[in-house]
Amino acid sequence: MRIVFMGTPEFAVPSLKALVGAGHEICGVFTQPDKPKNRGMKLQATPVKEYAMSIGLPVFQPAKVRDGEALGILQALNPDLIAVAAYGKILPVDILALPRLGCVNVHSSLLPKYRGAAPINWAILNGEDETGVTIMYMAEGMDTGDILAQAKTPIGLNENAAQLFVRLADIGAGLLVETAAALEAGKVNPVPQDSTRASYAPMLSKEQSPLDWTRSARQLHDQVRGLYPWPSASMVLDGIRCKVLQTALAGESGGKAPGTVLQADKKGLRVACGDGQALDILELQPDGKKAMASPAFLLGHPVSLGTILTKQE
RNA sequence: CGCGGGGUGGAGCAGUCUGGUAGCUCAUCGGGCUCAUAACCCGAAGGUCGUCGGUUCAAAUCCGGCCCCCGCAA
Repeated sequence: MRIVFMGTPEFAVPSLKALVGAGHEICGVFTQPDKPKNRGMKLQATPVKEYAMSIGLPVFQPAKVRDGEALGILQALNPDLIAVAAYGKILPVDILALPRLGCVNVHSSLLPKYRGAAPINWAILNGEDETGVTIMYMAEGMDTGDILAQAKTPIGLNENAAQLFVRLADIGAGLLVETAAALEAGKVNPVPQDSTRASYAPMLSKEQSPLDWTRSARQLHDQVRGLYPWPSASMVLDGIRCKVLQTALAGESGGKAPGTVLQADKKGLRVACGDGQALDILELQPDGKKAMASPAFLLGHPVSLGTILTKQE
């Protein structure tokens, strides 16, 4: 059938690929306008745009979707379905009402939990051991539409947000294709969300980065995993600000004060946390440097045992 | 021209300001100690100091061009 796809970041690409692979006619791809990003402020195309262009799909990048222009384009394209995955814009009602089979969204959480911008990260930050993907009809509210399909997946104890992103993007892509087929066949069973059980996953911020050693080892570990790769957890070692990229739970801390460096040698870097447990810091990245294993960092920046680390900034 | 850090044996760093023998910690290899060891001791190998050019008796170091990596901001 004729589908308009809307999406922006890497997460959305597998969904678009899957729809193409399933033989649907993608009559248009909407994505955010190119924006100046990165060092040098160079204009950068979105991952969805890059993929869409590479296989010759028509790409649209309206700055606004509420001024009628986008509506006009969509009327001309006349899709049966609009499929959205992390597009980054709120669609107005007139667009939602346009396609014959409606507008569906791929959302990377088990709705109604974790509505909003960063559901994958927040699931890890909160120490969840399970999350998933939801395909739902789009409604006016943020991620409030009726649920069409859901798939669960366990979160590994050492899985970070980037790894979970990849898995959920693939799961979401598969589920989207199944749901599209069900819609086409008229075999869907929309279930309203129980809004009383809703929770929100707001955009991440750099302010969440600094590690506070009075928190539990598990909370710190979740912080490191959940904020990876951006904005990343951070700490200051030997006066140098570092991103903390990978950690592991390390058992008892021997009653040392939170933040105490228990080990800092070629075997690793271990720090006492607030709950009597310790955390191993496996990989970090100093400002201006590439990511490195912590023993490598210590060779050039020795840290004495017993040093007390504190929450920085 | 958004702001800034950096490229020195395999790894992480010092040395650059104040040009003049290539340094530290670790890894590697050989030997020793030991019941044994990832521990310890002794020794060795390994670097055209990102690249091109300039200044100089002499450049990792000073000057200029270029390439590459990264942080911030967006």
